[in-house]
Amino acid sequence: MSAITVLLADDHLVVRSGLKALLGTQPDIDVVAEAASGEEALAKVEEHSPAVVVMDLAMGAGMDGIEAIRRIRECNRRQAVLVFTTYDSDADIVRAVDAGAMGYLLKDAAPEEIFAAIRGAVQGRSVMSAPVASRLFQQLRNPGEVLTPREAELLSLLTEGLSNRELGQRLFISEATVKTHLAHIYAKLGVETRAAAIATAIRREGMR
Amino acid sequence: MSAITVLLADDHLVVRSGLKALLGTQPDIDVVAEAASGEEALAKVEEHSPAVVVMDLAMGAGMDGIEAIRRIRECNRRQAVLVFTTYDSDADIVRAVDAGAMGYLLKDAAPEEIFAAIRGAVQGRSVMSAPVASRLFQQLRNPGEVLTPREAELLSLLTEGLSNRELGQRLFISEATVKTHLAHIYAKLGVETRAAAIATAIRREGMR
DNA sequence: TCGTCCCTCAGCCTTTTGGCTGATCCTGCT
DNA sequence: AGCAGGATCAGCCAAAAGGCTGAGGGACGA
Repeated sequence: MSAITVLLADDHLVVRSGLKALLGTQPDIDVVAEAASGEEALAKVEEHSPAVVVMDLAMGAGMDGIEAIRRIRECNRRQAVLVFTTYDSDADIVRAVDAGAMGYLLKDAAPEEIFAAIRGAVQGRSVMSAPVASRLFQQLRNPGEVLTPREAELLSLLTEGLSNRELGQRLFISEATVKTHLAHIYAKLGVETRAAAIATAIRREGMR
Repeated sequence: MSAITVLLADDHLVVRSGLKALLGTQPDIDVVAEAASGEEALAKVEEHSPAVVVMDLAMGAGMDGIEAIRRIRECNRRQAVLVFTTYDSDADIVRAVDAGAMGYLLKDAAPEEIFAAIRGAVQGRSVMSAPVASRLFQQLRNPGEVLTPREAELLSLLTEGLSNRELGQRLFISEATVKTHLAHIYAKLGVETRAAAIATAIRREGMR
């Protein structure tokens, strides 16, 4: 049987180099190309048509990983895309899966986990790191914890550092209403203070 | 002349592996040990006494990179510590330099830059990535608005959503002292509330 | 040695925030 | 029509945060 061809897409040379070294130990896995940006990844996919694309989500300037996944999936269904990134942010996971990612690995994953994910991907199996899987299940179990549009609006302004009074003025509602919304937001985010809510929001939604 | 001995400290196996592969191409640089945590780094420094320690700041659980740098510098002045991390946050830079780091590299640095930093470090020269250097210079131009190391530490924890009490417990200081630091931080950042401080910090520093 | 800066802490007071309960209005769905 | 859920508001209370003043100890350089 022939080796599994792999494209590495990560803007950090060190990470690509490390992955290549790790994957090089496996006779059935072949790194055939590398890319340092989303654009480059698309071009390399065209050129080499690898079986698996291992992709970082955060790729410096230009197209981000999610968009790259979407484009790859759009024009060619043969590639299985594995996300390989540092953070297990809820929003990223959902967006990546939605864009068509076959698996989601964290950068501190064990080598065996990475190998298994690549082999699984070509067979159509979906593999993800334990923390990622648990977050996904948690989201599926609690569909009720989605912010309403108004709450999301509030949260967005909250991340700008506004006080309750300012929030009320900005949204033309009373401070009491602001507090009600905030209480709901805190409950849904699983936090108790506005500081934690801001931290959570910015980190997990990429709000900025 | 004998090769420069290097210890790699990073919680991501992939990154260690990549660095090792890169540094392996240089005959005058020898990776003699690796560590996946701050604690392990300290032990390996004792054991191998490397000339240079290349250290990530974010190391999952346990001791963080800054603390590890401080400990290494405390008990042994022979090691030059190079920070090798993903983000160029002002607070981290200040804290790392304060803790005794010889250089500050970003993970997307070119290989030559990394080699040069390691070679410079053993000669007592300080090397840092261009974005890092520019941030430092900017800070030097505005001396009044630079956070002290302690303030930067507090701000960093603040962005995790901790309360004053939690901040005090985490830093082993009283709540009163926390409030004093916060007041100074607010003044320097030009904000009036902790919410705004968090928002400013995360947006301006790329903290996460 | 003196001044300066950083880190530490205290007390007092006001404002803000958060928890709780309960209520009205509207919209969309059954 | 009835029901659910979202958005709006009030009042009350406790906890947290913020503004202010003052103060001691340690490090470091002039």
